[in-house]
Amino acid sequence: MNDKVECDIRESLDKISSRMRREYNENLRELNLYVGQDRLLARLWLDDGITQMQICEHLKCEPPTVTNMVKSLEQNGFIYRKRDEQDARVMRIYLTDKGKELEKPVDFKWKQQQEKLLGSILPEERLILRELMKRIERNLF
Amino acid sequence: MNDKVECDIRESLDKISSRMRREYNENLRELNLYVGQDRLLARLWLDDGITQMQICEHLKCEPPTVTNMVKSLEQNGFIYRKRDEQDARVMRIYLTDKGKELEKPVDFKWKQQQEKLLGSILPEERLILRELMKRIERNLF
DNA sequence: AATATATAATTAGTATGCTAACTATATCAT
DNA sequence: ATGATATAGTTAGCATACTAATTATATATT
Repeated sequence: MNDKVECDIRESLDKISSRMRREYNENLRELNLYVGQDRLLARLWLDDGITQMQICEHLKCEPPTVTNMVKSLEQNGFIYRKRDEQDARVMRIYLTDKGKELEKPVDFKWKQQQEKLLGSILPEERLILRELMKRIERNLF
Repeated sequence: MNDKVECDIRESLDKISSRMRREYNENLRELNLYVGQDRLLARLWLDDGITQMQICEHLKCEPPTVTNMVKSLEQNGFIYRKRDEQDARVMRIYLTDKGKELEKPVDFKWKQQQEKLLGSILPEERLILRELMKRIERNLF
């Protein structure tokens, strides 16, 4: 595998993922959600009342990031925070009714986005992606 | 495909790509390069003297991002800027000797990183990745 | 029981990359 | 030729997510 092809693959993946991210983020803004907050909510729709540390693990991000996201979501009325009764260090995060109502529209936007993404990858990008997938399959499975 | 699995795939890809990115970025810092600057240099190693707009296109980023990267790389002595003689709006970016010397070590770090990445993807992540790849193949090829 | 260590969350400061608005130069239309 | 439009790049300010240091609480060690 020469450097030129490695470089193309890397750039092409960046291009695909940044386009995907940008379009979806625009959809989120229409719902008054910022980037990353949808994933926090998605986790709460599965496990309401989890702690901030658990959110860190699920979202693969650091504690300050969760602190900030939670602060913003609380100010917008999507969630509320409550200190754990057994362990006073722990904050538990719960959905408000407003937060619960977002589940359906966000889910809809995500599905819409996936469809757009599949349509928007160019033929030459598909070839590069297929080549990359072959390499990963060969090395990992 | 239910929501749970979609969510897992998305999170897993984020996890894999963020781990990959983090390790490689640490390698770059050892060479006094910041994130993104390696890709700008990689493009110059192919096409020395390209314009900032061309860099935007190759890197899929916006003009202000290039302005800032170029400013930083220039201050660190890896590149220099020269106004185009035909079109005075255009800035052309050239590698200094110091910039040219970085090609080999950066290339080496990248290959090292790729090897680490292949070893670091967990078995359950591989299954999720394989499932995702199947879905993409089914829809795109 | 007192001290040391570990954990959950926060605060402050920083890196990266974005959009909007601007400057300077070039090109097009009349 | 001149006024309108387009293009290259910069500046200012913002969004996201990071690291390091701090606070508060819990647990382990002696």
